[in-house]
Amino acid sequence: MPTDTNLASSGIELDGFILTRQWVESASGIELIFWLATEQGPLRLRLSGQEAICFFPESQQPQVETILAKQTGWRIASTQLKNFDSEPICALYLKSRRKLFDIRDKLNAKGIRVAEADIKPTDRFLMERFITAAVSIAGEQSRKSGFKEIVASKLKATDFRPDLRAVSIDIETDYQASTLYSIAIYSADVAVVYMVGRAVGSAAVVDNEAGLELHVLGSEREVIRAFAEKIRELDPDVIMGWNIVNFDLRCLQDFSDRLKMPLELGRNAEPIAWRKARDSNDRYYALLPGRAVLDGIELMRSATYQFENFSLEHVSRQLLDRGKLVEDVDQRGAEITTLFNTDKAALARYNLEDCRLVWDIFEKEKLISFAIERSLLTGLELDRYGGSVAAFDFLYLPRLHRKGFVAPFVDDSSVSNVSPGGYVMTSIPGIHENVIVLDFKSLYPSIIRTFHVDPLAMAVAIKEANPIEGYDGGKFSRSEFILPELIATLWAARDKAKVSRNAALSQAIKIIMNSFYGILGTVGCRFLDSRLVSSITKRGHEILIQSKKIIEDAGYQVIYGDTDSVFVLLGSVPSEQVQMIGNDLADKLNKWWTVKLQENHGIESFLDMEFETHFSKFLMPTVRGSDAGSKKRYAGLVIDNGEPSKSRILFKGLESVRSDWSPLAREFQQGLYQRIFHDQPFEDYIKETVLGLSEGEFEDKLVLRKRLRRKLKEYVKNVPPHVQAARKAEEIRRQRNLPSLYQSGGWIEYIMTINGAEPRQYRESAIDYEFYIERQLTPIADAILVFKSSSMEKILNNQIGLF
DNA sequence: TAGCTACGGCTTTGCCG
DNA sequence: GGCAAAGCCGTAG
Repeated sequence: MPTDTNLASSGIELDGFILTRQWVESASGIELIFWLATEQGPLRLRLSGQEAICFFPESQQPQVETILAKQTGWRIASTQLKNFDSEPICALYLKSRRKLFDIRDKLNAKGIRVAEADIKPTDRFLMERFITAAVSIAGEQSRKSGFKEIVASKLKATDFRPDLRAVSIDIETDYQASTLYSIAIYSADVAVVYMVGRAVGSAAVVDNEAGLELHVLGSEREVIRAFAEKIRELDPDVIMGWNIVNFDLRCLQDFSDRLKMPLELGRNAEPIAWRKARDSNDRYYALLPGRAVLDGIELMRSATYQFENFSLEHVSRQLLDRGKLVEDVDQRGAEITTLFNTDKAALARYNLEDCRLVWDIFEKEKLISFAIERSLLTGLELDRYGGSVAAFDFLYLPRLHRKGFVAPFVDDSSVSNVSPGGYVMTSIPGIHENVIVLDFKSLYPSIIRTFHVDPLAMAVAIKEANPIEGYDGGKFSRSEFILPELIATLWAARDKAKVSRNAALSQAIKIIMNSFYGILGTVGCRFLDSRLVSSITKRGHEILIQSKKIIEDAGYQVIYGDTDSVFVLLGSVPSEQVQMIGNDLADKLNKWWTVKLQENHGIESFLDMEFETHFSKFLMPTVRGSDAGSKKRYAGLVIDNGEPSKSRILFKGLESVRSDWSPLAREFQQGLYQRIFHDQPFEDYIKETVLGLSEGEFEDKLVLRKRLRRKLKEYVKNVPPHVQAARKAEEIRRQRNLPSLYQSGGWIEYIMTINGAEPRQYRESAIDYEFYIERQLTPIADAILVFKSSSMEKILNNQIGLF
C-alpha cells in the first residue's frame, strides 16, 4: 500500500516520476503533495513547511528588511549567485506562495530590483530543490535549507521508465447528460460495463462474443459505486479517455453531487480536485491525486497530430480503420437511448467499444510513451499538455543557477519591440515542371546553436571584446551560453532516439526544441527580448535570401521559399538527374555556409540543408484577381524515390486542405488537378460536376463546416454566415425545447440556401446552387485554368451552346 | 495550468449627399 | 451600386 514517505529513510532520488502535484498553503508554509511512480510502486510525498523564493541585490538588504518589517514569515539568506548585471544577490524566503507576488510588487514599487520573484518552479526543478531541502531538514532538524542545495544538486539523467498501469473509461448518458446509462472500463485484461437497469442481482452477464462482463445494477448510485470500487481495485496510474475531463469525469461528478455521494477516484480514495480553466468559464482541469488523467484529444493535439476534427469516430477511422458501433454517428444520441431501453447488451458493446477505440489509439500511437518522455524532458506532470514556458524554465533555470546567475522575473508590463517572423518569398506563378524543395532542417534551433542566441550569452557578452553579432543590438558570448548547449544535447538525444526507433522520444524532443523560439517571444517568458527573437528570425531571413542567391548563381531559378525552404525550378531535365542535382545543391549550400560563417563570424555552422521533395509537376497559383504569385498556397505531383507510378498530389494551403470548404469543392479540386497534372482532358469533368451539382446529385457534399471561435453573443461587429447559421439553429432548438449547442464556441455545419446560411440539421430553404457554382467551384477551377488559357466561363458557355 | 508570425480568401460593414 | 476596410477563419512554417 502506498503511504506517505519519510524522505530521509526512503533514499528516494529523482528516478521517481511525477504523476500528480498539489499545492496546499497553510500557516506553517507551503505544503506540496506529489504522487510519484517509482520502481517501488506509487509513492506519495508530502513536503510541508516549504517556502517560496525571490531574489534582490545584496546591497539593498537593509531597505528590504525595513520594508518587510511589518510582514511575518520571511527570511533572508545569502547566496553565491548574481543577477544579469553581476550584482551579488540575496534570497528572500516566504511561507506563502500567494504573498510572493504581492511582495514582489511592493519591493519593486520601492525601487528594489527583484529577480526571479515570480518563479513558478516547474515540478522536477522544484522537486529537486525541495526534496534535497526536505532531506536536509529531516536530517538536521533545522530550517537552514538555503539556496546552496540548488547549486550543489544535479539534474539526474535517468533511464528509468515507469511501467504505468492504464485503463480506458467511457460513460454513456442520455442526450442531455442528465441521466447515467452506463460506465465502461477497458484495459489489456479488463472489459467491464456497469449499467443502470432492473437489477438482475450481483452476478454479471458475460458476453463472450464481445469479450465483456456486463453488470446491470439497480440505480445510478450503485453503478457509480461499483465503478469507483473497480478503479480502486485496479489502481491504475493512468486513466485515459476522449474528452474525459470535461465530459466523462464532469458528468460523473455532477451525478455524484446530485446523489450526494462521494466520487473518490484518486489514490488513497481521494476526491477529484477541480480547477476552472483560466480562459473559459466552462472548461475545467481535473486533478485525481495519484493518477494521471490523459485525454486523447489534448494529448494528440499537443503532439502536433492534425485531423480535420478530433471526434473519436473520425480519429479512429483515420488511425484504426474502424469506428463507433452505431449506424448513424450523427443520430447517436437517440440511438443510444433506444439501445438503453431495448437492448442493453448492444449498448454495453457500444460503450465498451468506445473505450477500446481510445485504448487502441493510445497503443498504436504509443501515446503513453510520448507522455512519459515529454514529462521527463519538461519536468511537468504527465497530464499537462501546454506549459511550454514552464518547461523552458525547468530546462533553463537550474543550468543558469549552476553558472551562478539568477533570472529576471516575468515582467509583462514592459512592451517588447516586435520582431518579425519567417521570411516568405514572392512566388512565380504557373504550372512548372520538375520543382525541387530544399529545406533547412530545424532552422531556428540550428540558428540558436550556431549563433549562440541565448539570454545568458547576451547578458555576459556586454563585457566581452569580440562577441558574435546578432540583430537589433543583440551580441552573444562565444564562451558562456546555455541554450546552444541544450539544443546540442537534445539534438544528439534525438538522433539516438531515431536510431533506436523511439518515435515517442524523438517527437517529444522535436516539439520542445521547436518551442524555444516561440517562448523567447512571449510576454509570459521571463527572458522575453526582441534582440533574442530578432537574432533568430532576421538571421533566418539573411540565410534564406543568401541561399536563394547561391542557387541562382549556380544557374537555377528559385520560384518560391517560406521561412526555411527554397523551391528550385529545374524545368525539363531527365528525371534521373533530379536526385543528383538536389543532393548536390544541398551539399553545396551546406559547405558554403560552413566556410562563410567561419570567415565572417568565426563560428561553426550547424545549419543543415536537405533535399526533401521532388515535384514532377508543380502549380503556383496567383493571388485571386491579380497577376502576383501567391504565398503559402501550392500543389505538386510528388515523386517518391524517383518512382512516378506512386505519385500523389500534395496540396498546401489550397481549398482541398481547408476544412471550411465543401467536400464537393475539395474533391473537385483534387479531381481537376489530377487530370491537369497528368495531361488528361478536364473540360468534361468540369461540365459534369457543374451539371451534377445543379441536378442535386451532390446534396450530401455541400455542407460547410466552420468553428465558432468566440461565444455566439460576442459576434457583434460582424455576423458572418456561420454565425447566422448557428443563431438560426439556436432559435429552432429553443422553440423545440432542446438544449443550446452553440453558445460557447464549437463547430457549426451549415448549407448555403437561397435564404442565406442555414444549419445543416434544420435547413428549411432550397439549396443555392448558384452559390456553389460561383463561389465554390469557379474559384477553384479558374485558379488553375488560367494557365491552360481557359476559364470556367468559357467552358460553361460552350456547354450552353451545346444544349 | 501564458510558444511565435505571415498570409489568403471570403464575407460583412461603412461610406459615398 | 461600387469600393475599401475590417472581421473572421484556417492555414504554412
